[in-house]
Amino acid sequence: MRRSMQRKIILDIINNSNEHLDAYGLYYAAREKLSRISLGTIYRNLKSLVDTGEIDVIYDGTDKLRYDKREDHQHFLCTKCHKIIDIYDLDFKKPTNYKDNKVVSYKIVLEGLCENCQKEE
Amino acid sequence: MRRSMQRKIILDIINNSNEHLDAYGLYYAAREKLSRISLGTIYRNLKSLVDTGEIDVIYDGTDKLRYDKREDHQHFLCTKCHKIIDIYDLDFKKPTNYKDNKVVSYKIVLEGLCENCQKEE
DNA sequence: TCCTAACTAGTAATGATTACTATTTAATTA
DNA sequence: TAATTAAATAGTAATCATTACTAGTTAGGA
Repeated sequence: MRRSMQRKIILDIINNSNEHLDAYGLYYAAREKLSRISLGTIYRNLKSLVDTGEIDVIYDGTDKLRYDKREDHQHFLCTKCHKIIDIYDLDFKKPTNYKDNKVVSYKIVLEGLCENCQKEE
Repeated sequence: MRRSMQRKIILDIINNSNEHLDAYGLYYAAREKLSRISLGTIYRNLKSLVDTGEIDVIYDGTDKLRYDKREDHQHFLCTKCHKIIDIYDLDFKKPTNYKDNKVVSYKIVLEGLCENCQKEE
């Protein structure tokens, strides 16, 4: 895999943001730095970055996937507005395996209503 | 919400299976019981069943969503073949809230290589 | 039995993602 | 530093999971 300017830009945006952007959000952010970047390039790089484990994907209950830096943290997902909040202080010990299946990583998502959506209820 | 034959069939298939089927899998399974059921009906009911919390959705890393009975359990996901295995003996205590966000439920996915995929490595 | 809002079948449309191809470029080698 | 080339990109077309639409059907109450 070669280090293209485009991949570096995409990875930098993800690593320096905590907005959990989707592909389009990344596309617009990337265009600020490289106006001719194409959407296909965004998707192609996101896929390979996920495959190599350099970034994470989050499913937020809509039809779009969202992307996140690879860092030891978990998420709170608001089931109403789909806001995602980072959680760094959750206590869970990763098992090394489950039965004969090897556990490499894990994801925990707490779901519920965020502060704002509770007020609106 | 009215109890249509179609919704009952879909819910029964999900509750009596541990295959974590996707929409098409459910469509084919449902057609065995009601040959004229339409794919749109499958999707419409899946959406409302998820909204009311009668079933769960799982994102397995492909572009299809998979559906699961609502039951207190977690999942192991093989990142290579996308097999999903149910886990009933994981120890995690749901917090009632995270900061000012109300936690209603949670999902834990252990990711790694299943028994078969380890052999093929 | 009648009524009607909710639901369905069948099909068309949407839109996120992937594929394709001519061109460009990162990185290696002379 | 220039030549080489496989990998990556831009731009566009295609795919396909999901959603929307509409005329007809039906669950459930009066």
